[in-house]
This record gives sequence, structure tokens and C-alpha cells, in this order.
Amino acid sequence: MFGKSINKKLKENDYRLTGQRTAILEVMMDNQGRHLSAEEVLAQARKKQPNIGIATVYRTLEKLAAIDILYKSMFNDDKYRYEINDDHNEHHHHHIVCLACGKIAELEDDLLCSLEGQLETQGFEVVDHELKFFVYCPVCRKKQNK
Amino acid sequence: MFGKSINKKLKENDYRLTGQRTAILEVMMDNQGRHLSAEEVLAQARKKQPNIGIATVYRTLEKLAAIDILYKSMFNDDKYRYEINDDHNEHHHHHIVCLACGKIAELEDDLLCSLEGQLETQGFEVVDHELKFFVYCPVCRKKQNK
DNA sequence: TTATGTGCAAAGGATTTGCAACAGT
DNA sequence: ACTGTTGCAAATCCTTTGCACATAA
Repeated sequence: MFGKSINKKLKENDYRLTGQRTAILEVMMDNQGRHLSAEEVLAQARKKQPNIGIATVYRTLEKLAAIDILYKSMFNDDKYRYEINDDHNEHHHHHIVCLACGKIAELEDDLLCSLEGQLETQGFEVVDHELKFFVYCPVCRKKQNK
Repeated sequence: MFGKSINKKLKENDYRLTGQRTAILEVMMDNQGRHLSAEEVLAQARKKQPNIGIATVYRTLEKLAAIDILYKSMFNDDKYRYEINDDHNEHHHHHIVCLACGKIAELEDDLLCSLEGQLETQGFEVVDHELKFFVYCPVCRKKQNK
């Protein structure tokens, strides 16, 4: 009910499908491309499961991130944020963070592969990478007339 | 006494040079290229200023980061780490983080300039970027015989 | 049934803050 | 002297954990 590759992952990992987890997964699917904090997930999940607690949210997000269904990262506000990971095998997340409004855009590019190749010839095994650009986005630049 | 460009920055920013701040700056200079947590800075600073408190360390690190004398970032252990910023104007930090031992290497490359250029033609103002590779380093790979 | 998952409240760890005393300039 | 800085302890914020109860398989 969540797409075959997600269901497969859940099954492979002995992942008991409770009402709470279903609610959380639904929230994450409804927010594709957005980066939600645990509190934000809680607020939305409560609409479906009124008694769900924050501990369950953290535990579930953590587990889903561990099996690559979610991607976990932190921007500029000291709290982790989670987003659904479409192709949950390789995750090359290139975020473009606006320093003014905090909006986060994503970059689909894979320019970095050649760099990874270099590292691998040096004996590193590259598991993942993460690139962040800190920017002023076009809208904010206009507001500040820069 | 800390190199002319650091002294200039301090003066420009009305930065009163106390014994505590001197101690912290010395610690950071002594650890060029390393990434210290606030607690680690505290421990070393106490050798010079036995009564210095953790609040002062946080306040000082924050201020030095604000004027680009330090660079602040977080790796995989939920605490901020600080390092001295040699050319404290542009900071292009490319860290290579080993997932096994936590060791952090740096990459001096500037392959990303072309990507920045693309963003700028799209109307973004790029202030900074940050790239992290999550890897297993050669030493750890050997230990795990991978 | 039986191992896993849940909610709650308490604990934990990093960081910040209020405030009275202190110290550069 | 004036103003910014300090140390301490308490407060804050995000996240984790212990435990008794509940529930999916």
C-alpha cells in the first residue's frame, strides 16, 4: 500500500505495520519533497492517530531512516528533518538552503561522481555524500533589494 | 599576536581581548585542521585559564564563528565542532568523514565553482557551500577486511 | 501466544540565558 | 567609570530511555 519497494523494505526488515507507523508513513508520503521535523510529523500524524506520542515518532523516523526509506538531515535550526527518499538506495542530496527564508530547494545533479571516483582511487569507500549551498534565493534578494 | 588579519577582524568588531578569549584563540590555533567540540576547547583552555566556564567557551566560539575566524559545523555526533578558518573570507569546506572511526579529512578541491556559477545564473546568491562525503577510510576498510 | 511496539513521564546531553560580580579600554 | 564579559546555576530545547501496558503476526 506504500509502493512495492517500500513494502519490500518493510518486510525484509521485520517491520511490524502498526497504525502509528502507517500514519507516519502517510504523512511522509503526503509531504514528498518537504523536510519535516519530528514535531511537524507528530502534529500531522495526530490527525490520523490522536494518541500518538513524540517518542513513537522519533523511534519510527529513526527506523525508517535506517532502512533508507527516509533521509535524515539537519539544516540551520538544530533539529533533524526527515524527507521521503524516492529511490531509497542511493541518496545524493544536494540541498540549496536560503539563509533568509529558510526555503530548501533540491538539486538533482550528479556532478560529484567524478570526485567520488577520485576518492575511491585513494582507497576510501564512499557511502554517501551531502552537499549544501547556503544562498539568498531570488525572492529574498528582491526583498532586500540586493 | 594572532596574525594581522585575525587582529584586524577582532578590532573591526569591537572585540575586547580578555584572557579567556586569548586562551580560546590559542587553543584553536594550536589545533589547526582539527575539529574541536566546545567541551574539548574547554578542557584545553582550562590549562591556561583554570576558571574558564563552558558558557564563556560557547559565547566566544559563537562570536568568532560569526566573524569568520572560526568555522562551525556538525558531523555525526550531534554536537558542533569548530576549527580555525585560515583564509577567513571564503570558506569552502569539503569534509571527508569516516563512518567507522570518525576521522575527518579535508578536500582542498574547488570543483564546485562551476555548479555555483549555474545557481547564480538562476538568480541565487551563493554565500557558502558545504560538502560532506561519508566514507570508510582505507584504515577502517582494512580492519573490517572489506 | 509472544516478541515488538506504544505512551507517558523522566532522564539525558548540548547549548543558552539571567544575573551579580568583574575587568578591558 | 563605562560597558562589555565572565562564571555559575538554572533553564531550554531536542532527543532518548525505562517501564508497564497493548497489539500485530
